[in-house]
Amino acid sequence: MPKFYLNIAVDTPLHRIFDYLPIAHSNRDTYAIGQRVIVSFGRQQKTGVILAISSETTLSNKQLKPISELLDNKPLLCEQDIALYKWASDYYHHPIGEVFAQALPKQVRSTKSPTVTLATLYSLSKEGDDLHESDLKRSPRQAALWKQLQQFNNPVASDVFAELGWDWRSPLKSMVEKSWVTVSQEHVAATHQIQSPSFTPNPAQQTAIDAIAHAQDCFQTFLLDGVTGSGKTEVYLQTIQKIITTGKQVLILLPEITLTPQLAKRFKQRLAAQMVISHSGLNDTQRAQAWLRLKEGFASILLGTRSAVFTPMKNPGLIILDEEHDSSFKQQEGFRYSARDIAIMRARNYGIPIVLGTATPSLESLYNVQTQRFTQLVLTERTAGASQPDIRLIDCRNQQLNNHLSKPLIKAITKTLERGEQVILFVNRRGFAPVMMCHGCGWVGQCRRCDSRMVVHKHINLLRCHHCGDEHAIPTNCPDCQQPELFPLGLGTQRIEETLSTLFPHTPITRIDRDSTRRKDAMQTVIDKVHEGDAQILVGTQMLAKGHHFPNVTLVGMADIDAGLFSCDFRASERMAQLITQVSGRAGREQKAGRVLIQTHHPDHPLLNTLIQRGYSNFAADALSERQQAQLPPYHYQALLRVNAIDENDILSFLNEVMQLITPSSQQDINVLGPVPAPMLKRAGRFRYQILFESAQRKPLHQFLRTILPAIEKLKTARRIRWSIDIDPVDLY
DNA sequence: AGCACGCCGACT
DNA sequence: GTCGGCGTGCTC
Repeated sequence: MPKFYLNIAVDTPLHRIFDYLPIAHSNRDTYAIGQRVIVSFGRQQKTGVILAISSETTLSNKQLKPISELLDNKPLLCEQDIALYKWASDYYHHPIGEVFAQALPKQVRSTKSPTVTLATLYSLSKEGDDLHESDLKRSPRQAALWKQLQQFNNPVASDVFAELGWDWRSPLKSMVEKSWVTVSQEHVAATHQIQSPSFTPNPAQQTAIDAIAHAQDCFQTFLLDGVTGSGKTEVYLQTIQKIITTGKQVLILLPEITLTPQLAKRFKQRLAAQMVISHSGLNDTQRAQAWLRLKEGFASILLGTRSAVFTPMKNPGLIILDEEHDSSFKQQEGFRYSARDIAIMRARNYGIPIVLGTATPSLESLYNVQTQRFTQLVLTERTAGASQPDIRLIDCRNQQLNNHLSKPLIKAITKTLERGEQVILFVNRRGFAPVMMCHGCGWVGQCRRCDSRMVVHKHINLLRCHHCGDEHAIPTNCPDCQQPELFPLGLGTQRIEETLSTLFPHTPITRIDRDSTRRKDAMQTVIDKVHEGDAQILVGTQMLAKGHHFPNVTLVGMADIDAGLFSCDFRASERMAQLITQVSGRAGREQKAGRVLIQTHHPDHPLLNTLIQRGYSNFAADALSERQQAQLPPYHYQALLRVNAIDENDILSFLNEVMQLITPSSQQDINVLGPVPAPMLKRAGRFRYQILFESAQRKPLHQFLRTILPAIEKLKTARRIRWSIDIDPVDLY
C-alpha cells in the first residue's frame, strides 16, 4: 500500500505545517485538501486543516502520529479560500494555523458537520396586507408586529421582532391563526422577487453603476470617491441588485461602528435577497450561521465587519468595502491584517470586481489610482437637500484664550445654543490634559515603562499612560525640584468639558470618548440622548465623527488640530484631513447649513489651506506629490517587530544578531528604526521594545522578513522572544 | 501559546 | 522531607 502523509495547519502559534499519518487502514481518497481534522499535538488535542497530501516527509515514522479524527467527509474549504489564507499567512508573516483558526468562526472550528439551521419565515398574507392600522386598535402588540412586517416586501425571519423587546410569539400566533400572517420555511438560495422602490440615479451615480456592472466576472478595483451625501449607498444598492439578480453573491464590509441595526434594516428593505449580518456583537451561533449561509449559498448577501472578510462564498459576484480609509479594517493585535487588502486579494482570486467606497481616500489608494491599479469613480454632486457647510479657520495667534477656547468660537457656540441648535466640539485627546508639567523646573510626567508622557486625569487624580495603561496618583510636589507648582499642560476632552460647563452652566453637556463609552451600550445611550435633545453640547474625540448623523448639530468646533500639521508621522496629517472632511460632511444637513470652526495657530499652513479651499482630494494629491518630489516612497513599507528583552543591551545584541543574518547588500534596502521601548508590558521583569524595519519597496522588506523570521524562531527559545509584525502595504501583488 | 520537566528556596 | 516558583525545551 503506498504511503502518504497529511500536511496539516494546526492551530498553534508556530510558523510551521505539521505532518501526520492517516488513520490506520484508511484509504487515500477519503482525504482531501480543505478537510478539518483533530490531531494530538504535544499533549493537547487541536483542530487543523489538511493543506496538502504528500507522499514524502522529512521525519521518521517514529516521530509521526496519526490524526485522531477526520471531521469532514467533504472539504469544508475550497482550494481558492485555502490559497487566500495561505497568502495571508505568508504576507503578514503570521502562523498559518492561527490564520485558519481566525478564518473559521469558533463554532465551525470544532463542530463535526456544521449545518445551516433553516429559519421560519413570516410575511403578511393578502388579507394581512389589506388591513389598516385601525383594524388592530384593540391589540397593540399585533399592530406592532403588523407594522414590522409591512416594512418588508419579502418573508423575514423572526429576528426582526427582537427589537420590539417583548414576547412576540403569542400575538404572532393569533395573527397566523387569523391567516393574516403566512409562515414559510427558508429554503436554499431563495431569491425573493420584490419590487424595490426605484430611485433614479444621477448621471455620476449611473456612470459608476454601469462601470462596476460592466466589470462583472473580472477582477477590477474601483475607488468610489464621493463626499458625504453624494449617494454612495445608492450606487451600492443598485449595483448589488444587478449582481444578485444574476444569482451571484455580494460581500459587504463596513467599519465596526457603521454596522448598526438601522443600516442593516435599510439594506434588507431595499434588496431582494436573503441577507445575513456578521459582527462582533453577535454570539457564536449567529456568527457561525451567517458564515455557513454565505458559504452554502443560502444567503446572497453578507453584511459584516472586518472579520467577515474571510467568509467563503459559494457564488462570488462582488465585494464592497465602505469607508476604505477607516482604521478599524486593520486588526491591531495578534494576526495583524488589513481587511481591505485581504478583500482586494480575494476579489483578484475570485476574478470579481471590488468597490472601495470613501469620501476621504487613503493616500495609498490614491497612489494606486495614479498607477492605474485602481479605477476611480467620482461622485461630486450632493443629492437634493444636502447643503455644503461653511468651513472657517480661527487664527488663535496672540488671541486671548479661555482654557484653549477662543472668543469667536465661544461666541459661535452661544449663538447656536440660543437658536436651540446643537454643538459638537472635537478634541483629539481624551483625559484632562496630555502632560503634567512643573512650573519650577519644567519636569514632565513620563511613564516609567514606556517613553510616552502620562495623561492627566484630573477628576480621579491620576496620571495615566495611554500606551501601557500604567497609572499613579498625581504628585503634589515636583518629583525633581520639590516645588508644589505642577500644572496641566495642553487640552483633553475633560478639560474642554469642564471649561464649557463653567461657560454654559445651564446647558447639558455630554462627553464622548473611550473613557465615557467604555461600558457596553453606553454609546447608544448617548446617541439617543443627543437625538432627544438632552445634550446640547457634545465634546468628543474622533469616535464622534464616524457614522452618526445628528441633524440638529449646526456648529462643529475643532479645538486643536495643530498637532496633526507637524507630526513626524505623515499619516497624522492624513488623519487630520480625513477628520476635518468627515466632520464637515456631518455639520448641518438638509436645509440647515452647518458651520465648522477650526482653531489653529497656523492659519497659513499650506496643507490646511489646500484642504479648506480646494478640498480633500487636492490635499491628498498635494501630499502625495510632495512625497514623490522628496524622493520618498509614496507610502512606507514597514514591519514592526515587538520583542521582549531584559534590558537595552539585550535588545541591541538581539538586533545585531538579526542584522548579521542577512547579506550586507540587502541590508542597504532596509532602514532600521529603533529599538524603542514599546507600550504594553504584560509581565513584569521584562521590557518590550519595538523595532521598525522600513523599505522603499515591498519586495526587499518581505525578502528580509522571510530571512530573519525563521532564524528568530530558533533564537526564540534561548531569549524568550515574542514577536508580532505589522505590515503596511501598498502594492499587494 | 501551552505544557512538562527540572532545579532551587521556604515552609508544615 | 515536599510544595511550587519559573527558566528551558518541545510540539509532526
